[in-house]
Amino acid sequence: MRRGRPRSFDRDAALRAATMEFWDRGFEAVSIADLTRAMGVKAPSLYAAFGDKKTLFEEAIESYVREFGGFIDRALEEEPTARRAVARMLHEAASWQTLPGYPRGCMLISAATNCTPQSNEIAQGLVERRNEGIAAVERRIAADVEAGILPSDTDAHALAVYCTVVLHGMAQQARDGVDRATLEIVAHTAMAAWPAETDDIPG
Amino acid sequence: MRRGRPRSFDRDAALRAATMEFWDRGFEAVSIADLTRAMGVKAPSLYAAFGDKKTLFEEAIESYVREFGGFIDRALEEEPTARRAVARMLHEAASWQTLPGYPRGCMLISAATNCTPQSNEIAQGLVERRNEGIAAVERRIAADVEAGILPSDTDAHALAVYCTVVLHGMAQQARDGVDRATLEIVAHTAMAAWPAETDDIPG
DNA sequence: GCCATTCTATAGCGCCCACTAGATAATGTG
DNA sequence: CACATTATCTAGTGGGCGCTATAGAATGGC
Repeated sequence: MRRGRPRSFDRDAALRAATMEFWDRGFEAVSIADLTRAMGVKAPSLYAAFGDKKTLFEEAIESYVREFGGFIDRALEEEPTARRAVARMLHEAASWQTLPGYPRGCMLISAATNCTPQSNEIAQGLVERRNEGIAAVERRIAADVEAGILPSDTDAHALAVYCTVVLHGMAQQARDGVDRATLEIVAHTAMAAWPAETDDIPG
Repeated sequence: MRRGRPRSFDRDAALRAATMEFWDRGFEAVSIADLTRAMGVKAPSLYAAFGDKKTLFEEAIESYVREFGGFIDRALEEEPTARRAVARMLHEAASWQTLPGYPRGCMLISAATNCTPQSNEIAQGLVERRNEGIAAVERRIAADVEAGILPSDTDAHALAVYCTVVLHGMAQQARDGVDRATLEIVAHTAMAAWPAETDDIPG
């Protein structure tokens, strides 16, 4: 058995509380005092359990991605075509970005936007995660082009960037107060820009 | 003539320098020390000329909107239809958001994202400016619906939000490093989602 | 020349930040 | 029981923040 005095708080619950704070206001705007209050844990216990503020934030990001960000990968994996995957992704984003009782928008986008030099690596990490998201969509699109489902002259990169633009723009609008129903219409509207699939062309 | 010792720096140039700082990193992440360095002005002169940090930021926003944000209103005023206005707006955004030698993206979107309570009013002011942008696009769309240029079942609000989603998403992608050419394609792609204009329907 | 006025420079204010030293409490092990 | 180990608490640390008191420098008015 583990020796010494046992931890008196639920580490997972505390991490979830920290994630909500960071999601809501971002890395720099949330102070250690805010975190100890929200997590119900005094500073020394926080540092003992999670390291420093950056490490805690990174763990919060992991937790966020597991719980709220998995829908993108699931859509890309489970749907039969890139088009259906993106359509599902955008519609599910409308829900996730306006969940009642949770912060609006996407933590990967808004949690490290205004950065002092000391948190540049945090911001850089999120940029890489976002760009990896684009790359995943781009690979899915390229696969459909290869398979003849999408026209051979499709610009996979630009189309993937377009999808990401809509996704990130929706997150911004969710933060600004747009409701879920409107975002659903936006998601539907956005799909009208998707190129005609080869099967759609008669003859 | 104005009495007393004359100011030894160019107030407009100093304001432009401050605007660049705020545009690049946002309200909270730019310290007074950063500003005095960038503006070439010591703190007491800065406070004498611009009031406090919030007031300076607000003036920087005004300056930014005058110099870099006017293209939206111009497009909405000068183009004959909402469609052409939005198309022009998105294409010009691709340029403005990737200007060489200037920060990427849009200051109105990214300059007050991560906020401590003391800058909530700053963030709220930007939210209102952004929502006013949506409203302006929506009015232009509604006018075209009224005029029979757009289908009568057009959801003017949702379409305006879609346009804003694309605009803001482009700004985010510009910050993440997407180049102007790709954003131009994105802008063009996005317009494919625009509803068919009534004139386009034969018969 | 001399004063009132206005700007500039040095130096530092109080406050909050992320973080921690040191004492104490609660456990497993013998 | 005593002891090693680990967590917790109080009470800070040094440092950067926005901002400013005070003294000195540069102007116009007389």
